[in-house]
Parts: sequence; structure tokens; C-alpha cells
Amino acid sequence: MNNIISIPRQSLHQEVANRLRQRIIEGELDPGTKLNERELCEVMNVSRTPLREAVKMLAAEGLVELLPNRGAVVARLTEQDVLDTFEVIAGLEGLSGELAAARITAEELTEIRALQYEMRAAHARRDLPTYYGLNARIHELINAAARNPVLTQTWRNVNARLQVMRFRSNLDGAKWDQALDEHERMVEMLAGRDAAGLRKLLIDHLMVKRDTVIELMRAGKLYQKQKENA
Amino acid sequence: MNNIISIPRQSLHQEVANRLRQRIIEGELDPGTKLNERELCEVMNVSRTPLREAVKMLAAEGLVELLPNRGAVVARLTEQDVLDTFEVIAGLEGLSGELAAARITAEELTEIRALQYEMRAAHARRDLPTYYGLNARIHELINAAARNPVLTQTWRNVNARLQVMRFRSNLDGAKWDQALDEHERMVEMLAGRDAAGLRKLLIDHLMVKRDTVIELMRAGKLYQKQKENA
DNA sequence: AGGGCTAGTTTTGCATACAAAATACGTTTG
DNA sequence: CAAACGTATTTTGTATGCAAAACTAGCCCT
Repeated sequence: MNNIISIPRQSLHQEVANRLRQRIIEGELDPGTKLNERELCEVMNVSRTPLREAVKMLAAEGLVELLPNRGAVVARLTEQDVLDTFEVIAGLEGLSGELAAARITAEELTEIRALQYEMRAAHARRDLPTYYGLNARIHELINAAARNPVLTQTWRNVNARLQVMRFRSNLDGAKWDQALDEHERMVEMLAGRDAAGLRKLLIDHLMVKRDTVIELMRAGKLYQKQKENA
Repeated sequence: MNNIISIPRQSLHQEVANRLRQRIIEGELDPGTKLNERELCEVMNVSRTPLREAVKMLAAEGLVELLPNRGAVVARLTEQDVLDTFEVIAGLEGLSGELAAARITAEELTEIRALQYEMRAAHARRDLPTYYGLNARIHELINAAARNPVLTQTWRNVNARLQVMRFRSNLDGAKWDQALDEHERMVEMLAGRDAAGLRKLLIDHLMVKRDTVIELMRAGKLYQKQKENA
């Protein structure tokens, strides 16, 4: 253990919350999975107190659901939940597009352009994981360019709930081409300061993504969509 | 104690979180107030564990700020925070307006109209508290008419952070008249299913509100706006 | 007299202990 | 044989205990 030199930078419950959030978003903990306290405590080597505090935080974020006297489970989204969530994300991302078009700096635009080229490379290689990573970074950058921490925080929070479904490993050729094309136009609109245009584009972009996810759900590729009777 | 008949409907941490949230929003706990664990435990008659869990939830909601090893304080908003928050709320409320215009039922519209009349009465009597209550209910109803629980939840959460500032007891005559007028037009647009128009109207409505709050902040009427150095 | 150090106190953070609820499972009974 | 009851075990919820960090305040020293 290196706990002499490296001081624990943040409190334990925060650390636990981060690790749990990560595991949920990465899909290591599938939706519907019961969070067993004793088990998680052993894995993370912490006592139940900070673990429970972390779980409560994730519940407030909407990533886990608390069942009174029955613990917590990773949140499961119904088809309707997904539709609703995309509707909200579209609104938030549309807003961040509007603001970013007005507020983005030359440096940020340059960085997005660079990532855009990398993304084209990933697309050419059919390298989906890299593509998705770059995609996420570009959207993060657009959001950051909006210069609104409250927006960023809200957006990340709502987004996290969707990431749980990790619809990453699926994207057919035509949709992929279209997505790449839309990204090209995003850069143009950012450069041209076209707030309204970027807003509309981002919203349309998300609607396509939404339809893709719903299709996958219906095909049962993500997870069974029935919710508990509760 | 009536704990024989009335079973405690929800877990203690949830109850504590609700009561604390209430106290914060109502302004009983001012922004910047330190949340002393021992003290709050005594007041609420609970042990530190559920209290701490509740505080962590409120922190995830953005209502309190956690200071490592130094407890928690009720969140303080800087002027920039307020601007950012209003920007997000405007986006969310604009969206709920669009959706509500498309999805509202005749019954809901009737109820809003009724509240609208009550509001006019409150305005005529210069009864600000009643007015604000009705105002909140109308906006809640519009939001509910959007039929999107995720949106409602997100909106409530972001809104709560602003309510902390309880800028209620201030509204000059001209602004009040204008607000009432805008409300009249909201009902018209809902009835006319004018999604785009309602969106714009709600956003403008909030911009006025934002400017009012900022004015009050600058005048030092809400609370001193400096944040801790941390 | 003022600044800084140190001992004492308070307060927070984490771990553990205890109580109650829920689950599992074997047994019993119709 | 199936359904249901009752007990054992697990798991959650809450309270308390203990250690470390932060505040307080008094003292010493320059």
C-alpha cells in the first residue's frame, strides 16, 4: 500500500460513488442487478457506511433505484423511460449547441476539428470503440463550449442514465455514415455561429440515436424490458 | 407519538431528506448555513447514519455542498450560478411548453384556466403569497401536461436550487402586471396548440424573472453573493 | 503586543454492533 | 403432490463507538 506518500484525495463515499458509477455506466453492473451491501463492501474494502452513502447519491442521480427494506438495484429503463430521457437530452443538447455556437473559442473549434478528423479515420477503419470514444469527447467539448457548468452537470447526469444501456456495439453502415455526416455539419455550424441550425441538427441527431436504441430494445438486444411489478 | 397506528411509510433517510429539502427550499436554512450533524440529529430525533445519508442525497441534488472533513453547507449561488441555472431552466421549461402544447388534455387546460382566474383575483388583491402559490401550481401543471416524468424530475431538481433564494417577496407593480399578462397568453397558446409560441413565451417569461433576481442580488436583497475562497 | 505553536475540545468520517424486515427453505398438512 | 405455514438465515436499516481531522483558545516567545 502506498498510503504514506499518496494521501487519499477525496472522502471514501465519494470514491466509492465514483467507482460504482463507473461500473454501472461501463455495463459491468447490468440494469436490474441487485446491489448487495456485504458483497460490495468486500470487493471495495470499505465498511457499509460509506458504501450506503454512495448508493444514496447514485439514487439521487437516478442511476440506481432504492427499494425500501430491500436494498438498491441498478436502474432499469422501460421503453417509455428511454423515450422520455432522449426527449430531455435532446432539449439539453440543443441548448448547449445554441450556446456553444455563440460562445465557442477558436481553440476549441480547432480541437473539435482535429477530433473530427480522427473520427473519420476511425470510421474508415470501422473501429467502432474508438469512434464512440471520439464521439463522446466531441459532444463533451461542444457542451463545454456552452460555458454553463449547470448545463454540463445536468446533461452529464441525464446522459449517464442512458449510457447504462450501452448501445455502443451496434450501428449499421447507413446510420454510421449519416452520423458522421451530421458531425461534419456540426462543425460547419459551430464555425458559422449558426445557433439555431446547430440546435436543430443536434436534436435531429439525437432522434436518430433514439430510434436506433428503441429498435434494439424491441429486438431484445439490450436487455429484457419488463420492469418489476412494484 | 402515534407510531402504533401510523406506520412510518418510508425509510428514515428519505424522510430526513424530505424534511431537510423542505427546510432549505422554504428558506428556514439559509444558503451558507453549516449543517451540524449532532444538532440536526437532536432536532429530528434520528441518529447520524440516516442523517448523513440524507445529506449525501441533497448534495447529489445540488442543494448542499460537501466540504471534505468539514461537513456540509447549504449551497450558495453566485451571480454566475444564477445566470447559468436560469439558462438551463429556460431550456427545460421551453421544452415542457412545447410538449404540453402538443399533449395537454381538455381537463388540464380547464384546470389551468381556473387557476388563472384565481391568480387574477390574487393579483387584484395584491396578495403576493397566494399569487406565487398559484403561479407555481400552474407551472407544475404545464410541466405535468408535457407527460414526461424525466423532464419533470430534472426540472424540479434544477428549480429547487433557485427556490433556495426565495425571491418571492419582491415584485414591483409593472413586472407583476407583465407576468400576469404573459400567463394569459400562455393559456391562449396552450389552447391553440402553439408549441413554438409557448416555448418562446416561457423562455421570455423566465428571462424577466432572471433579471429580477439578478437585480435583487446586486442590491444585496437576497444574500451576500461572495463564495468561500475554497 | 502580536504571531505562532500546542493542548483541549468539537466535529466529522468510518467501522461495527444491534434490531427488524425480508428471503429461503424445510416441514407439514390438506 | 402442491400449497402453506413456520423457522432459520440473510440482508437491510439504524444506532453507537472509535479514530482522525479541524476548530478553539491559551500560552509562550520574539
